[in-house]
Amino acid sequence: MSVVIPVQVTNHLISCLSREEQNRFLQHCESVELNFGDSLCELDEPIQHVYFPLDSFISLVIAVEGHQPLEVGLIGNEGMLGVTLALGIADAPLKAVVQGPGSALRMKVVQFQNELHNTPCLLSTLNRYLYVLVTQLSQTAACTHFHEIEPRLARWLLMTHDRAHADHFHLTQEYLADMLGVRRSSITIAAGKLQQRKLISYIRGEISILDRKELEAASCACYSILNDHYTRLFP
Amino acid sequence: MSVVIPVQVTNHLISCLSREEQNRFLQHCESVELNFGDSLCELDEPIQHVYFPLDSFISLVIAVEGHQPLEVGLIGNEGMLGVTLALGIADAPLKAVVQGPGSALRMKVVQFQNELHNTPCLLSTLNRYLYVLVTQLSQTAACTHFHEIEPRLARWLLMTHDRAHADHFHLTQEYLADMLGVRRSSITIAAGKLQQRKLISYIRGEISILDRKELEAASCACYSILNDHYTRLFP
DNA sequence: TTATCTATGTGTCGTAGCGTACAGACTTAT
DNA sequence: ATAAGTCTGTACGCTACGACACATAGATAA
Repeated sequence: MSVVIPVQVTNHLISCLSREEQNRFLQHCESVELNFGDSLCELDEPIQHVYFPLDSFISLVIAVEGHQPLEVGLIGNEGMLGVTLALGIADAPLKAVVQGPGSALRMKVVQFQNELHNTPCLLSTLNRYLYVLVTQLSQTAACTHFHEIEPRLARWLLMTHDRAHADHFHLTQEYLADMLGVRRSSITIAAGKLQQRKLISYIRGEISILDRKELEAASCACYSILNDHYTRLFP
Repeated sequence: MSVVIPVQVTNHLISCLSREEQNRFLQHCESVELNFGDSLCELDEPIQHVYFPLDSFISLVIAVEGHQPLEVGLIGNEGMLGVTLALGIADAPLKAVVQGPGSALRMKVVQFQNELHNTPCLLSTLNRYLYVLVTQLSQTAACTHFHEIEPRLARWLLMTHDRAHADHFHLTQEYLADMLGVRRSSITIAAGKLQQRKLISYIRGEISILDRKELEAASCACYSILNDHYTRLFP
């Protein structure tokens, strides 16, 4: 069913480095395929690898006793997993789970720590990304609290769309419910409305974005706010 | 009514520096009194000063169109305002408002940027604090979403208690409602219950903590989770 | 004193979203 | 083909919390 179009996707953070730095940096990366649901790091446990998604993407998830998990951040080829190593701290601040399967570059932590010293431009890039992370977390907190499920779902689909580099991806309602921290049947309703309005199609977890423009209109302003924050720091 | 006990409070981040570094650093600080409601920086606007609260404390606040402000972080003498300068970015990621009046040390941004280069230990301290900020924002996001008003209020009072260095402080219900992102009359109800249980007393904005231990029991686990994160990085 | 303002208590009503439960549709394994 | 598992649609009652409204009690000022 799903047609895989081989896209040449690059990671934006790595693209911020100079040609030479990129070449040296990439030599120490290995290319990996990430599978849906893979856990890449656990809260408060040492990070093993840093990941630079290409067409894959990763959820930052927080667990609260007695509740479903809740997504607080999303990492695609605009970012990386493990940026907190730039702060000199080895433990992961959040659990990270692969949400969109695909390819990524990864590097061992020790190697990455070396590169931090050897690649002048790297630290400033990571610092900017850390700043983006802070704004992302804050905005997500507010959005999760104030906004209703339907606009939040729309925003979430848009963010996924951007990072999947495809109009079509697989996500069950159960999974979406966890990401938004809501009940599964609330997703049925919200997704049903978006489908009625022909913004998406949704068949047993196979989601297609049909009308991106209208989906943006249906989403809360947080989508563009988050994007603006990013593009301001990574023009 | 309120008895001011002059406490010798120090700022923990500054205490992390060596004796010599502290002395040099403090020379470039000025002591200021912060007044309730003062806005110390605005979203996306250049930071003018960094602040190290002593017995004052500062709210990090996010504004969402069509809603009240929402507090996503709290800064007392365990932290500082303006730590994102350590990332090399001059603009504030969030609005900051004085929530507890009192004294603080502050430093001009240019001076602070100098100190970042001249004080080896400073950067690593700030990096750890940045890490704490990330965990704090994540946890707050989840707490705000999942937990009910009463435990959230209890948590919030505890955090304020810690930073106020006094059993008594002034906060109106209107203000509390903004911080928790709820309606004012919900605060009336939640605070009323805490008062019935003799955990606090609450008279026209004059709040006293009566039974701290029970208040901790009434609060959600987020309080101790946040504290644990901090003490792990700042033992 | 009287008036005004600020802060709090309360009450009513509407609704979004929760917990739960169950049935139907489709997929995969045996 | 049958069974078991997965994913989705739907429905019911319940609760927390929203919006709004109003009364009262202290505080402050004229």
